[in-house]
Amino acid sequence: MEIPSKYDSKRVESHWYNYWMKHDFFSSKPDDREPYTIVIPPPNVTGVLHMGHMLNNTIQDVLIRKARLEGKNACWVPGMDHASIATEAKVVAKLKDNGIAKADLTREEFLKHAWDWTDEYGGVILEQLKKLGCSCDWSRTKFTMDDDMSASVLKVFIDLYNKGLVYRGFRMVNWDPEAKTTLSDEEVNYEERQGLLYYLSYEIEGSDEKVTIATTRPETILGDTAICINPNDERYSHLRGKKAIVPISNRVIPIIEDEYVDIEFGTGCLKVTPAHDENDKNLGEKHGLEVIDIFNADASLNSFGLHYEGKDRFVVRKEIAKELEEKGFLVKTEQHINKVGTSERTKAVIEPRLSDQWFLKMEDLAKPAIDAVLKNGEVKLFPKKFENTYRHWMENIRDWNISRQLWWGQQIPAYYYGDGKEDFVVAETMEKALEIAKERTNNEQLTIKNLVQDADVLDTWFSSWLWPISVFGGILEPDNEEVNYYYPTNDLVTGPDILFFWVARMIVAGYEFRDERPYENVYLTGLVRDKQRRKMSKQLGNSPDALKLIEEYGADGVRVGLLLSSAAGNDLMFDEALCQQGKNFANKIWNAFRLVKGWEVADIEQPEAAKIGIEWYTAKFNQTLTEIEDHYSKYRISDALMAMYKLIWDDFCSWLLEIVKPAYQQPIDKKTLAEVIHLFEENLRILHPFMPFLSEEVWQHMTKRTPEEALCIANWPKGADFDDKLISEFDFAAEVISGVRNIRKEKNIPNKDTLELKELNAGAVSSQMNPVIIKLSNLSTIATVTETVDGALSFRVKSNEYFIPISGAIDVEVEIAKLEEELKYTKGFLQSVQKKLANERFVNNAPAQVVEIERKKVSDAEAKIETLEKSLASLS
RNA sequence: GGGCGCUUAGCUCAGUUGGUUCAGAGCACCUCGUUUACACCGAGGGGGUCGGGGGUUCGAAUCCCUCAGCGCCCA
Repeated sequence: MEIPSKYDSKRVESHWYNYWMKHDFFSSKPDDREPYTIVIPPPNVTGVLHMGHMLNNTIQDVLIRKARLEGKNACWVPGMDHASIATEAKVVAKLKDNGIAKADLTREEFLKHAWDWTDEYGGVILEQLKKLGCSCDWSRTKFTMDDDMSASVLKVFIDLYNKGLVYRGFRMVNWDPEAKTTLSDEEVNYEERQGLLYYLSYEIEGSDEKVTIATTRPETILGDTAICINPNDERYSHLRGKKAIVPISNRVIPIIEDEYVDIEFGTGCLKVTPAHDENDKNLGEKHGLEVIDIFNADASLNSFGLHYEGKDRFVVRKEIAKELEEKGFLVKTEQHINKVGTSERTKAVIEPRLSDQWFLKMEDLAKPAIDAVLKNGEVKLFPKKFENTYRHWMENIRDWNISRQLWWGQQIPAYYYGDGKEDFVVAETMEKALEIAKERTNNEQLTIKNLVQDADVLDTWFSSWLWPISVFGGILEPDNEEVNYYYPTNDLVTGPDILFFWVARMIVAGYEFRDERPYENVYLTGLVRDKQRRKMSKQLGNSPDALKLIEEYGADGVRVGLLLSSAAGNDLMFDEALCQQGKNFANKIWNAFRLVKGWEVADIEQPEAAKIGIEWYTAKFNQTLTEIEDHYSKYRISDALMAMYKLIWDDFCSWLLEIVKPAYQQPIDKKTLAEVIHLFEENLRILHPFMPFLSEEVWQHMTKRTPEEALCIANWPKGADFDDKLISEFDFAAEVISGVRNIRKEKNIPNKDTLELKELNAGAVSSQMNPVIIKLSNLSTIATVTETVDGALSFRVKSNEYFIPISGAIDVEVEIAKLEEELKYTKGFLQSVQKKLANERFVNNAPAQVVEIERKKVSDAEAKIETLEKSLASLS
C-alpha cells in the first residue's frame, strides 16, 4: 500500500491552503444568500502570533467554516490595528538603536519611519494566521490607519464634537519626567519600595492649636491647598471650618471634611495636593480647591517651590525634611512601604501630572449599549457571567479620554487660531478649519500659517470602536451596499480583557452611528496560561512558539489541542500534550481512511452485521449531530469538538469499522463499502471546521473531485430523525460484547478462539443485534436458554444472564465469590432504595415521576437478585 | 479598599430549573495484547467524603450563611 501509515501535516497543509486561495473560496461579495459575518479583532501591527491569537482565530475559523458549509455567505474580514502606543514605542526603540532620537525628528520624519516599519513588519501576523488555516477574505484586509479608515475616524470625531459630546478637560496622567512624556497605564510598572512616612504638624490659623498629618511626600506640601478630615472623626471635630497654615510657604488653606479620609491611616488627617495626586485631584474637584502645580516637566520644582526652585523632587524631599525638622514641623518619621509607579522604558518614577486632554461624554452614548446587552438581549455575551462585569462598568461609566500624546495615529483635527484655550475650531481639513476660524473671529486676514493643529493623536480604540462599520465603508458612505448587506455582523470572538476597551465601545458606536447593534453574539475566550497558571507573556518567555507548534503537531493538531479545553470565558491552561492529542486524532482518522481505502470490493451479499452496524451508526451520527448543533448554538465549541471526537474515534472507528471490516484478505461487499464511505464523508463534513486540512486531504483522496466539489465549500449534513431504540439496543449489545471480552481477558482466551454464548433472556431483549455481538465477540452462535447453564462462565447485563461453556476452566469457588459479591451489592442497593420509598415524606412530597423511578429501581434490583440467587444455587 | 468570579478524580473540565441506575468526560495512570488501518493503537481496569463548617429540604455538587484558598477587573 502506498499510503503512508502516518499522517504528514507538513506535506498537506500548504497545498490545500493554496488550493482554497486559488479557487477563491474565502472571498465574499454581497448576494442573495444570508450573510454570516465576522470581523477579526485586529491584531497589533507590531504583533507576532501568540497563543491568544491562535485560540481566538481558531474559534473564528471554526465558526466561519461551519457557516460556509451551511451555505451562508461567509465573510471574515481580516485586518490590523495601528496600536499607537505599542508601535510608536517599537519605532522609537528601533530609531534609538540606530542612534536617532525621536526628539531630533520632525513629526513628518518620524511618521515616515513608522510607515516604513509598518510596511516592513506589518502583516507578518496575517501570514501566520494563514498557516493556522484561517479562511479570511484576504482581499478585504484593512488597517486602522488606511486612508478611508482614518477619514472615518476624523468624521466621527467631528460629528461628536458638533453634537457637543467632545470636550477638553484636565486629567491626571502618568508623566515620565525623564522621557518628558505621558505614559499609558500599561507602560507603568508598580513596585514596592521602602520609604518613610513623615508626620508634619500644621498650625491652625488664629490659635495655638496644631494638627498633624502623615505624608510620604513632604516636598509636595508646597502644593497643598487643603487639609482634609473625616466628618465622623470626633478627634478633629473642633477643627471644622477653621484654616491651617502650610509650613514654610505660610499659605493659609481650608480644612475640609470628607468621608474619603481613612480614619485609621496615619493620623486620620490628610493633606490635599490636587496637582500631584489622583485622589487629591478628585477631592479638589469635589470641594472646589485651588490647584498648585509645583513641578517642571523634568520633575524639578518650579517657582512654587520657593527656595527649592530648580532642584529635583527627591533632593527636595531630603532637604525639606531637614528644614521642617529644624523648624519644628516634623513630628516623627516611620518606615513605610508604598507602591511606586515606574516607567517601563526609562525606569524613572512616574509623576501624576495634570494635563489638557480631550474627552468624550459617555453617559448618554452608553444607554443604548446598556439596554442592548442587559435589557433587550440584542447583543448576547457568552458566557453570560460577563454581563455582571459589563453592567458594573457601563453603569459607572466615566468620560473617555480620547487623546494621546503621541504621533502615530490619527492627529486630532482641532486647529488653534489663538492663544486662548478655546481658540480652536474642529474641521476635517486645515482649509475648512480656516474658513470656520475666519467666520468665528470675523478676521479675514487669518491664513493657514496662523493655524496650529493639536499635537495629540486619538486613542487607538477611537478607531477600533468603529471597526465593524468602517471596514465596510459604513461611516463615510452610510448607505453603501456592503455595509447594508454585512452589517450588523454575527459573532465577535475576543478576550474578556478588552470587554470595555473594545467590545462595549463598539456596541456604543454601533447604536450611535448606525442605530443598530454591531454584532449579535460575543464569544469571550479565556486567557491562555501555562501549566503553572501563569499568564503567557513575552517577559516570562513561557509562550510557546506558535509556528513551531504548527510544524510539530500540524495546524489541525494545534487547533484541536487549543479547543479541547477551552470553554468560553475560562482560562485555558495550555499544555502541549493537548496538541499531541490533536495530532493523534488526525493520525487516527488518517488510518481509518487507509483502512477503508485498502479494501477490495466484491459483488457479494451484505453481511447482516454490517447492515445493522450501518443503520446503528446512521442513527448515532444523527443523534450526535443534534448534540453538536446544540453545543454550537450555545458557543460550547470544545463540547462540540469532544462530541465529534468521540463519535469518530469511538463510534465510527472502534465500533462501526470493526463491525464492517471483512475477514483477513477477504473483500468487502459493494453496498457496505459505499455506505461506509458515505458515512465517512458525513464525518468529514462536521470535522472540517475543526480540522480543515486533514478533512480536505481525506475528502479529496476519497474520490476524484472538481474544485466545485471541494470539502471547503461542501454542505453541512442535514440532520435526520433517528431511532432511539436502535441506539439503546446497540448500547446493550456493547455491554454484552464487553462481558465476553472481560471473560476472555480473565481466562486468557485468545480473541481468535471462537466461543459459544448462551443467553438467558429474562429482559426480553431483541435479538436484532446478535450478528454484531457474534462478529465482535468472535462467537459461533448465540443460543437462547431458559435455565442457568451449569459449568459455564457467566456475566449479567441488566436482568439478562449470559453463559460461556468452557470445559475445565471453571473455578467454582471464584464464580461463587463473584456472584456473592454482586448479590451483596445489589441487595444493599435495593435496601437503600426501599428505605427511601418507606419514607412517607418522600413519597408524599416528591414528584410522581421521581417516585416511579425509585419503584422501577426496586423491581429491577429484585429481578437481578433472583437471577443471581438462581445461579448461586446451580453452582453449589 | 470596592466589584465580579472560581474551588468536582493525578491534570484540564462537564454537571442545564435541587430528584433517573450508588457523581461524568478527555488526558494521564495500571494490566493485558506486536490480531491482517493505526503502539500517534486495541481491550480491560483503578481513581472523587463534589475546598472546610453550618443551614433550608423528603432529598443538595446544585439554594442560603460562614470560613479558607485562588483568580480577574477597578481603585
